[in-house]
Amino acid sequence: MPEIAEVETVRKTLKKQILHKRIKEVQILYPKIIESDIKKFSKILKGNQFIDIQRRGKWLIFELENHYLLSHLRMEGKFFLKNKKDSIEKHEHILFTFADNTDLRYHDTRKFGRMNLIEKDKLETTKAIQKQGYEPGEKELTATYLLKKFQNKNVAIKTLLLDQTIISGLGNIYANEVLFAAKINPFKKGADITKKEAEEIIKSANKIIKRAIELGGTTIKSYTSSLGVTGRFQQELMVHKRANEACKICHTPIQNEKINGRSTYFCPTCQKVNL
DNA sequence: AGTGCGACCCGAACGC
DNA sequence: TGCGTTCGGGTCGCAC
Repeated sequence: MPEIAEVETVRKTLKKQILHKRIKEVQILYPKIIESDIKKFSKILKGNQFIDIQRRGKWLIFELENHYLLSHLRMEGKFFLKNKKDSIEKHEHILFTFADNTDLRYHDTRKFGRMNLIEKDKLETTKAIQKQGYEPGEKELTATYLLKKFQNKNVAIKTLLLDQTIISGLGNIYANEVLFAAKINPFKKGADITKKEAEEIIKSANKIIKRAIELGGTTIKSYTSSLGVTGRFQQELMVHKRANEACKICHTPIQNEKINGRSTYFCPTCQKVNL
């Protein structure tokens, strides 16, 4: 399940391997992945080359000569480097073949990921990119900024952390972990978050994302064959997927409840409701 | 406008 | 054992 840390690792890894190689062939095996004009997709990519790879939130931004290829991995999307002659596996949906007969293959078990090819000058006006909030680690992500976004919000803070227009890059796992680290009850309404709590959220998010990126960097060894993106960060999870297990701090059983349809894990003792 | 929820997918985990 | 059912994950778009 690639979250921002995994996306960043993919960006760095691919950047070392695919830049400036001429694309000679594009195969689209599952067209629904592509949101932009399907006919233009192959046409524009053929003969083109990737000249840089950037990232905004969980979006990968592949820079081409006159276009950007936006790619969102959602839950299960992965990129693999293979040889053109390797047989096509079950969940490989989009294949880019380079002039040297290597392939960049997009693999997605759940078929949830999306790609979007846009003209270069459209990047800033593309909704998905434009609406991203500040990321953990960016200096613009301040308590004042958060408080303003949380103002008058009668919604659980857990839900607000998942809102990419406020903080860009937190998924369900990290939202659970951030709230545990900040000792805030996930049901607490946005409007009731104090400045001190907002500061804790930022501090925790920065720390957790930084750590996850570090671990992501060391676990994804090979992008050529291995599917093993297990991520060592899993071992550091304090609450996520730990329902009924003892809290690592106070030994209270971790609770699992749904907030806005999303599985939410928290320690009822460490994250007491205090309004 | 703000909010909630179903749809999109399918492998894994669960229930019988 | 084998079947059917439920769940989860991020985002969009629709309904209220």
